[in-house]
Amino acid sequence: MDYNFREIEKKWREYWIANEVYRVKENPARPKYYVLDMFPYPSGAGLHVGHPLGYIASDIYARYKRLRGFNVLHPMGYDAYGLPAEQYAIQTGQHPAITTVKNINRYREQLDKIGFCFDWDREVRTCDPKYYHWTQWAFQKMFNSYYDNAQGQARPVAELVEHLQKHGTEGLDAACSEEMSFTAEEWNAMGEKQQQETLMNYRIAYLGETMVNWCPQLGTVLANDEVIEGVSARGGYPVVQKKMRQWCLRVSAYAQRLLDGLETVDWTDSLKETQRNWIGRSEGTEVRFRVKDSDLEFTIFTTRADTMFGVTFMVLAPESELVAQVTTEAQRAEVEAYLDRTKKRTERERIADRKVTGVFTGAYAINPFTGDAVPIWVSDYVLAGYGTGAIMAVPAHDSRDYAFAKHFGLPIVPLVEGCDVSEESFDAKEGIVCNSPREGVEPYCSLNLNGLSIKEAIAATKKYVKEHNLGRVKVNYRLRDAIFSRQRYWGEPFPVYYKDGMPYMIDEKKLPLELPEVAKFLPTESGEPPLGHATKWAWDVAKGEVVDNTLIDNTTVFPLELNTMPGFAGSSAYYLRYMDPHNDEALVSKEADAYWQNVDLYVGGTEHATGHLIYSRFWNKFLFDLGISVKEEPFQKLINQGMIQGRSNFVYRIKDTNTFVSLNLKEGYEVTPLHVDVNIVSNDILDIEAFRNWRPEYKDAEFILEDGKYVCGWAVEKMSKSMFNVVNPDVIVEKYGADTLRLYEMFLGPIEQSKPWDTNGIDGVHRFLKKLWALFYGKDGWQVTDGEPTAEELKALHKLIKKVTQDIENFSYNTSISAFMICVNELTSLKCNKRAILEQLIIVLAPFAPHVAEELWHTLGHETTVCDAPWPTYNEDYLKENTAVYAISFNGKVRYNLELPADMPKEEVEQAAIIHENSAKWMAGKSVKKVIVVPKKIVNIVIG
RNA sequence: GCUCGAAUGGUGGAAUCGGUAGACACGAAGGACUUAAAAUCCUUUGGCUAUUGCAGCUGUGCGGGUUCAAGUCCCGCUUCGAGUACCA
Repeated sequence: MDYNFREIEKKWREYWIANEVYRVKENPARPKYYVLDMFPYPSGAGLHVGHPLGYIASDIYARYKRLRGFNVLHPMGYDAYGLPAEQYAIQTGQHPAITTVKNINRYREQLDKIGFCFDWDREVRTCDPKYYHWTQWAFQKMFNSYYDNAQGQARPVAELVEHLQKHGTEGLDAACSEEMSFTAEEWNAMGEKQQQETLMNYRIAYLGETMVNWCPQLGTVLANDEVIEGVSARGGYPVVQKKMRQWCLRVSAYAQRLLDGLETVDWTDSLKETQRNWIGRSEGTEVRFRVKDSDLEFTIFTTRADTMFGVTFMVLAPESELVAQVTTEAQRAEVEAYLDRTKKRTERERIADRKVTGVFTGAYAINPFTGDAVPIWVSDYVLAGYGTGAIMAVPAHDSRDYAFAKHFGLPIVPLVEGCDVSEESFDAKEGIVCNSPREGVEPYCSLNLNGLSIKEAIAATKKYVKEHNLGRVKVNYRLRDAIFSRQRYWGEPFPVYYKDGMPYMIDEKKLPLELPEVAKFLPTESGEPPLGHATKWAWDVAKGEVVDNTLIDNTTVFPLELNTMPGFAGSSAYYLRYMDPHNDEALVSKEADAYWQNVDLYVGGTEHATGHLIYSRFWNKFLFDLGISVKEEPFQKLINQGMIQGRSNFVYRIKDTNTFVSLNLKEGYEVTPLHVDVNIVSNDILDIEAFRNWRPEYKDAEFILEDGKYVCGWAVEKMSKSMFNVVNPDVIVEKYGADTLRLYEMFLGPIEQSKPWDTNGIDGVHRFLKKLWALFYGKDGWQVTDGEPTAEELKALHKLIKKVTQDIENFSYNTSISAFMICVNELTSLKCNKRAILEQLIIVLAPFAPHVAEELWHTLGHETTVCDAPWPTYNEDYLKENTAVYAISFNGKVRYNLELPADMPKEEVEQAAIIHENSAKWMAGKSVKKVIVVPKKIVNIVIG
């Protein structure tokens, strides 16, 4: 009987469904384990072989954990809101909901063929009202919360209001958009609208007038992580800066906790580093500078407090309000011309063209450490959005200041002993400080940094600044608040209505607020978002329901918000929803959350490092503050699977002919390389017949062959339709089966590494499954016997169990598949067909190739699924049957391995250790004092 | 520019702590079975020299270093990839 994977795989897929093998319930008697994949956006193109890579990896781990006795939660769902469905709707008029459902069904069909152990009963879709109910709910909670810095957590806005009523801003330490200062009397005297506007300064979800990334082509704003090098991540359209009133999330309030949390999670260092860079903590000092001949003062931020004595000019950002205040009459025209010019330049132009530009304001600032009056300039190399929008320039020790000083002929004062600043600045934070203060100059202040290291000088200056009230020690973050509005249709509607220009939340009990129907998916004529087309999009407060726009009276019926939420809204807390997906009372019940806690293993791509993985952590921390989530970090361990690139094939057409020349014969011809569909190429050999049938224009193609074959060229490129290098998993499953696909994807290399998909080589793992099958079925059919296993057979098996157990724990699946191949080859040559061996082999294979394992498991006479078999433990004794590996150490330190027969007497082992080739030379001139063979077979040689 | 990571045969990739580099697989070459093909099995396969005998030299991007011993550790480069970009 041959290995008939088609029949086997179909049979067990149906069995798993019929018997609900992958349904999982909370069970306090068993330890939990939560394995999660980043849920996919169901695109119209369907899955290619790259997509399941991570799913297979996590599936293997989930199955392994289950075999080890864990109650494993392994769900799957869809990130169903998004731009492509909407763009498609604009082009075709097809409602995004219809496209989305169609795509989801296609995805599901493809996923089902690969044999995943997902509990589909827990599926979530972000566009389902039952799901986005809780996205809207969380948003309302954020609106009704502020961040208390003193307590280090989110608190209800009601507490803030109470504080303001009693004390005003006195004693308030809250995250805010701008520092405010007013008394309780002033607060109480404010009208409703003014109070609401004031509270906006503190809410975690707030409406803010901020500079946003506006993408005209997409007609929407984008978050920072959705913009890459000045163009939109989706579509690659230009993005410009624009001031707009938008919903924002006060992610910045959580910057320090997001940073600290990284210490507690088990992620790769590179991913943690990426997040640290994105959060961009920088510890520095704020120092006040007085403007000469004026009452004005302004504050700068610096991380190099040690360079106070080298300040030779000041620079303001063009957007800074100070520019207008300090500019002298004489310079006003010139400054305004400069501001005009910079305003016109987009960010992209500023990045592309890094010419040094700037203008003198005519004003001078007094350096509080030297008393020097230094000129104040304006330049676009200083950013308004970071720090205070003003800097002190130390050209000797900052390359940007240096370029500026050189360009405008400003003085450069070096402050580090022995540094050379004639060609470039000395930016390194090392060396001994000098010129602080300068020799021969009457000291202006009592601070003297000369002779200190830079580190000491920074500390000394900070201390001085604090003691003399010149400023304060300050921590800045690069992380900005997340812009949360999108001018789009296909997203979660905000549960918000407007009264007197201020937003109000609709009653929590009336959620979800469902997405309305619209006639068109484009912005309205007046430039409002697509929801502006909805005719039934007003909120009746009295009735608590959506009513026709015509009923708006602004007393009981109000207009609803026209923006929708961004993509990351729905994906920020989905892992919590999987714990309790059918709950209509809460995002997740206390019981379910207490049991499942958080995700133990999260598998997905690095592309979400600064988007989803930041937002999700923020969102979860917020829910943690509210007592909804029991764990502060949502994803304990994170594995980033690499991207699968395409491997394109080329044919070479001789110019102006319909003749194609094989790869190694193309020298001497003028050829055009053309992409050819990889599905009609095998091991880089072109299927000529298939090629002729591929395109009508190739029907009469001629070929110049080498050795009777047409050899194609190849290159690694992105997997895409236009390169004809897309490989569909369905095709692989049809030809080789799901188990082969699973094994092959893992065999390609380490999970975390990006690599091109190359179907060459898949025969190797398919052959392995056939060999495995042949252990059970010989020419005469089923051949498993009940004999006692031999030592050699046990050794082969236990070597495998040991290796696979260790490899799975390390996510080193490619090497465990090698181990399987070795084991099966050994058992084949031993002609082993003993149940005791084969049964255990199947169990360890089950996570990798579940279908064939299930088939053989049942044929061995088991009634229940292999998924619940006990994972075998390995016995070291079997492994030491014939040879023993002696670890040899010298003086208890250095070691190497020596393989010797296990029954070799102790004295001979000692002798062998001494005469081992590598060490013999070295020991020739030394006397060996003592050789000790210890029980664990470590030989220690002590040298005199 | 900065940060992080990588570089091993024709190819994908192995190699716990520094201890016989190239496991496993693909591809290739030769052979067995077969009318033939497919499938299956066997042998060889880093390079160079030798080969009806054994073996020898060389070899993990480049140049140094530490060590009895380096793919692995240290210093300096080169190339590639990822992230980030006037963040003071």
